[in-house]
Amino acid sequence: MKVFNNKEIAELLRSVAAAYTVKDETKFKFQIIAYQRAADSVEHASSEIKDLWDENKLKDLAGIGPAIFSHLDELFKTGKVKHFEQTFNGLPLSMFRLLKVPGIGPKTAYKLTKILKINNPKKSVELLQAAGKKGKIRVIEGFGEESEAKILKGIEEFLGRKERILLYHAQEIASDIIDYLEKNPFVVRADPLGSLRRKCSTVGDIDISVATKKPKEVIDYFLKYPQKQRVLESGKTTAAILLKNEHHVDLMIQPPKAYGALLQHFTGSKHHNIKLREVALKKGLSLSEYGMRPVHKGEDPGKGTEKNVRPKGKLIEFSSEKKFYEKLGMEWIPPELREDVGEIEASLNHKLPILVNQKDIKGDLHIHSNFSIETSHDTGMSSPDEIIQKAVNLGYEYIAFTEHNPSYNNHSPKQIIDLLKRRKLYFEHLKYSRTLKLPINIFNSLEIDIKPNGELAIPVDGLDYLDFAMVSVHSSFDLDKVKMTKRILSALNHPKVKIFGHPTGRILNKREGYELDWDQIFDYCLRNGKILEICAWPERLDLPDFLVKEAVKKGVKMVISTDSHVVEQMGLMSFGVFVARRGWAEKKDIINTLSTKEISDILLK
DNA sequence: GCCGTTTTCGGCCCGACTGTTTTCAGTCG
Repeated sequence: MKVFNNKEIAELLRSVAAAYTVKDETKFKFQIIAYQRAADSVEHASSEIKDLWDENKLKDLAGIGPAIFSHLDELFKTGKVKHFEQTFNGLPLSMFRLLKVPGIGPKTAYKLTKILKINNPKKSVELLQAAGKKGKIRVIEGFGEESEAKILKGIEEFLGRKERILLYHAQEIASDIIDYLEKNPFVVRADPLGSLRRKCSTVGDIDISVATKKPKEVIDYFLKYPQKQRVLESGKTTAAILLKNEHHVDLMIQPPKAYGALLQHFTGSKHHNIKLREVALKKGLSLSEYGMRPVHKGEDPGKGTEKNVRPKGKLIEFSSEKKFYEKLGMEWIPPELREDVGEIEASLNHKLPILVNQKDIKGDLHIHSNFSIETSHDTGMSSPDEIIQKAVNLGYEYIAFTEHNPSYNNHSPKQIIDLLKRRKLYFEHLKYSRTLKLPINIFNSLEIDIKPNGELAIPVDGLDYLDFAMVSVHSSFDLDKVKMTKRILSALNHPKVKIFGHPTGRILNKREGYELDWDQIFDYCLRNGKILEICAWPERLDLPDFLVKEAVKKGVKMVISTDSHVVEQMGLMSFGVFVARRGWAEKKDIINTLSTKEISDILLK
């Protein structure tokens, strides 16, 4: 029987919500919201829903109540859900794929598939596109030329589905736009917000906010941005453009005296804002990007007021986010935490973590120099001396050199040992000659491949010529969870092996990464003092934030390192710090915040 | 259909923009 992953289950639940939306909007109003929330919850879950179900923990997941639980139970037992099939009954299956097209929602999808007789679910988007090109959409009642054009644009965007932007790249794009905006005399302040400010590893749209007393002038100016391809929308306080590189930029504007609420609103996340508004409502306050208004429960909203027409008091404005949160009896929450994963409760109870900071970092333990060790994969480009100088400039106390192991297919065990001996002598010499003059300590480490069977890619005796070793996977990524977990644990088993490098093997936008039994890995690391790497390389950012959070919860220690192959890349440490912060890591959770002596006690014992 | 430091019943976030309508529905974040 088919095994459903979280994405597929979320999609199924969203289809049910869409079906309810089409069938009877008022009767199903709250079921729709419940199914959408359940879908969100499933999509954001840190473990596979199927595993939670196996372990009898599915009922604990937020948004899953008795009804949806029993439907999912049926899904896992039989592969289908009777109630869902009844719900879909009478609706064209072709409509559901159309929902992925931006601008098309349930009602539009239903109407279009029905009237245009689109009956092939797998080709529905293409069929709709063909119909639109022949002008068949504009003649449908409720549609016109412009909506037809908008749908065609949406389809183009869907079919050419651009991948999410790496945080590193998104920051560059945003900073160019902010530089441009700040040249306008009416712009008091401009900030990157949204997932960019929350430092998500990848970013969908670029969100920018501006404080100004002249919104119209600023929007006009924004719409003339030289890298603009076309204007997507333009209003009194918001605007959106598409850049020539196909990226989407949203702008939101407020006067300086109300800018705090705007920052808060536009930073999100959506889930954080929803939870925050629920909390606020219980305190009698209604939140928006303009500020807060008192609302009084129990007052008759008057007849004929279906929704959100409760009488509200005078608007309270906030110049800063800090004041905004304080009004709710909360501490200011670092943007990296704003995902509705417990930060609102922690803030209310004044128990927010004191997150690790860039300035806490005292060294980099994953650097590839150009020292030749006849390795099979990418060697560094910078010399050990250049690297040492850069580390001193960064204010580090220590670094570790971690070239890849010598290729094991092209060398005999003895040859590998000889290379390691020679390398040890070289670094011993470097340690004594350089560190006498420079305030820095050097560790002689190595990044060793873990072979598919769990053996190290150097003879075990070779470990004697290292201060400590880090291990990582660079081949056979397709082993199943059980085999891969065994492989890793076997490699970590050597006393000299201290660090597990880029633990999931993911490459953002390119490779998913392999699956591991994280409970086992965490337990093993905790019991044996092994360290998990948070690789700051912008395409890796691995461990991912949600696993960092699990590790923190369990007390497993981590190290943030850059995996640099050129000295410039040593400056990318901040991207690893962002991941650590998103995972709620404090200074105590990250070993390279320790002094040389303290970290030596961990790594050299 | 879910959920509970005001509730096991009675609530459920908030507002922007667009296109098409002539007062609003649909979609988005």
